[in-house]
Amino acid sequence: MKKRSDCPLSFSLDIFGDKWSLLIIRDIIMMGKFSFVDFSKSAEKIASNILVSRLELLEKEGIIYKQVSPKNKSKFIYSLTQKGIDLQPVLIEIMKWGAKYNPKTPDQPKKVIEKYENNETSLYNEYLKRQEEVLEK
Amino acid sequence: MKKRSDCPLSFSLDIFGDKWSLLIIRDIIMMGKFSFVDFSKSAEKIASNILVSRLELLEKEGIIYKQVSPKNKSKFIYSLTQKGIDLQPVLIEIMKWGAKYNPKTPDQPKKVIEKYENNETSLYNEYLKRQEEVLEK
DNA sequence: AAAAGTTCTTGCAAATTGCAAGCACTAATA
DNA sequence: TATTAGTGCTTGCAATTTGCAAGAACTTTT
Repeated sequence: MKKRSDCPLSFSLDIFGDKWSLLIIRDIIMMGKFSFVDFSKSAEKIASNILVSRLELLEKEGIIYKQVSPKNKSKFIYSLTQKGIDLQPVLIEIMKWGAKYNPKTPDQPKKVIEKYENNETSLYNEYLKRQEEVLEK
Repeated sequence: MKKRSDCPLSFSLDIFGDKWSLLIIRDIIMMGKFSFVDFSKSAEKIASNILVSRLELLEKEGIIYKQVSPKNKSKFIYSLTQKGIDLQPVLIEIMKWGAKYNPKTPDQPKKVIEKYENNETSLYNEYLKRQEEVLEK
């Protein structure tokens, strides 16, 4: 991977500075999605080859990791590492900006942001709960 | 511009989800850069045709605007709108993540982040001061 | 045995990026 | 005044990435 500079912004954008990577992180941490097919079904309709390449990159960078599903051996469960979980504040700030400047923002994401701001919800704890369910036998 | 979904994250990434746009915002708000040549000289070495296309996009989206320099009529001064200034928290969160996970992060950006976190500095006020200077006769 | 689900691959066209050179104009300098 | 330097932007072209469609290899379900 070619690094353009030592600036922490540039460093980060070299990894997830594209239109898709953060959507995958969002799917995992806020949408209860854990598998390839789940990601494919998101509203933004990512192509399968691009999804593969992004999952590979995110795994290589230590942001996600995959395990065989205990319930279905032909299925992988993609989870977040600490490095991935630490992207949560990034997601939130980007969403706040988007919600502020897109008049057509639906109510649901607005409420999620609001709850998060008021510490009424821990996205991380809810993510952990869902992940445990998915990884049960 | 094609919008992939109403998700505020997707909305934002449709605009600045690339490797360059946020670097330009950073140059304006944190690096005291205001002109085409300034941006060209940044460490990441953006190509001039890409710089043109990004400046056009950011202007079209109402994130930046340009004015003729009072000191040099062959020069444009690029400034941030409120919409652009509101990207500051996004920049900071991305930089925090990058600084945390890049062991080679220089001390200078670390200190900027730290100061910002402790409310010792207002990037915005300092930006305004620099911009006023640049726009003086 | 057949059908459906899951991850991933392949082929190909379109779009974007990256690089190098140069253009048109203005400002500063000799 | 003539020359040089600075500034924003354009152009041409090769390389890379993206987007779309189809399907392969495998597992699970019916």
